[in-house]
Amino acid sequence: MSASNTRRQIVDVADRLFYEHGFEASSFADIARDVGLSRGNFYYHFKTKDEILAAVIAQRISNTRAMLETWEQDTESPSDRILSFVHILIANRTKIMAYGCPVGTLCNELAKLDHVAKDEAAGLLTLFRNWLAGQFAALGRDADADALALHLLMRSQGVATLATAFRDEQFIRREVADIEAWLRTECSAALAADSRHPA
Amino acid sequence: MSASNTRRQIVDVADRLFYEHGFEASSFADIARDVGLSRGNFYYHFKTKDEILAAVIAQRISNTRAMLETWEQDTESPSDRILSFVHILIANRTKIMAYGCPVGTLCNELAKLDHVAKDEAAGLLTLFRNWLAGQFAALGRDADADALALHLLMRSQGVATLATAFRDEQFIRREVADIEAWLRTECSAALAADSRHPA
DNA sequence: GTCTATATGTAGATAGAC
DNA sequence: GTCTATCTACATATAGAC
Repeated sequence: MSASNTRRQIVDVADRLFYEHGFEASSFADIARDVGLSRGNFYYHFKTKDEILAAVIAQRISNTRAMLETWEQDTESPSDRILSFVHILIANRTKIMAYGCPVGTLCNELAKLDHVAKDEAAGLLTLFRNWLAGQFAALGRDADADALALHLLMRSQGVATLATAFRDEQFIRREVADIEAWLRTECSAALAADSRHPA
Repeated sequence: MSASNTRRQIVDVADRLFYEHGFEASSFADIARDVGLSRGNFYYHFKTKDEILAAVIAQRISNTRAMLETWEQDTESPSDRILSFVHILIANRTKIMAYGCPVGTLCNELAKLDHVAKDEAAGLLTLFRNWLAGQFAALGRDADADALALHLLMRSQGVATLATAFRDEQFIRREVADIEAWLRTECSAALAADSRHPA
C-alpha cells in the first residue's frame, strides 16, 4: 500500500480511537491492530504519539472547515445554517451519548494533560465559534455576535456532557428544542424576515 | 500514622490528582509520592486502582451531600440556594479554567474508558440534579422541576468546558449573569415573592 | 503500618532484515 | 514499506523483611 494511503488509514483509526477511548487510553498497539499493521512499521509513518495527535487534529480541522463550507453552500439563510450546527446533537446522538462531543472531550483531556496540542484542539472550537459569530452577524447581531456564538457552543457542550452521563435521548431533543426557541427570541426580527425566504 | 488517617490522605491526594490530570494519567507512583508513601505500602490500603477511584467518588458524594446540606441550612430561599450552586462557577473559576468541572470531566473520562464506576460518577451529577429539582419544585415549578434542574446542570457543564478551552474569565461571568437572568424569567413569580424575604 | 525488592505486563520507541 | 526482534521506562501489583 502507498505511504499516503497507510498514513490516512492510521489517522482515521487514531481519530476514532481517540474519540471513543481517549488519547491516553489509545495505544500504538491498538491503532496498529485496527489498521492491520505491525507496531514496528508504525514508526515509518509517525515518529511519536504526539505526531499522530497533531495529524488527527489537523484532519479534524480540515473536515470541520469542509463541513462549514457545505453548510454555507447548501443552506440559504444564516438562521438555517445555525440550525445545521444545532442539529448535529440530534444526528450524532448515539455516539454523543456513548463518548460525548469529540471536540469538547479532547479539549478537556488535553487540558488535564497540559498537552502541547491543547490549544490546537481548542482551535477546533474556535472554528465553530467564528463561523457561528459570522452567522449571527449576518442576522444583524454584529454587536454581540461572538457572545451569542459562545453561548450556543456552551449549550452544545453542556448538552453533550449531560447526554453522556445520563444517556437520555429525550433530554437531548428537549434541549435542542429549547435552543431553537432561544434562537427565535434572540434573533426574532431576522428569523421572521428569514421565514419569508425559506431555503 | 493510623491506617484511617493514611487512607484519608491517599483519597485526598488521589481526588486532587484525578481532577487535575485525569484518572488514567495519575499513577500509583504519583499518588504515593504526593502522600509521602512508598509504592509498596500503598497496597496495604488499596488493592487496585479501581478501589481508589471508588473511594474518591464515595468521598465526593459525601462532600457534595454535606455542601448541599450547608446551602440548605445557610440559605433561606430556594432561589438563593440555586444561586449558591450557580456561583460555584465564579468561586472555582481558576481551577475550572485549568481543569474543567471535576464531575463532568470525570464522567466523560470514565464513559470513554467504559469503566465500571462510570455510573457512580454520574451519580454525583444526580445528587445535584435532584437537589436542584427540589429547589425548583419549592419555587412552584413542580411540573418541570427536573427539566429545569437538568437545564441548569447543562449550562454549568457547558460553561466549564468552554472556560477550560478558552480560559476566559469574562465569558464565565457573562454566562453566570445570563443564568441569573434566566432564573428570573423562569421563576419570576416565585423570585419576586422571594425578594420580599431576603435571607 | 511501612519499607525494599521484585514480578509481570505493556507502553512508547528503535534496529535491522526482507 | 513492512516485518520481527528488541530496548527502555514505567505501569499495576506482590512478597516478605522490619
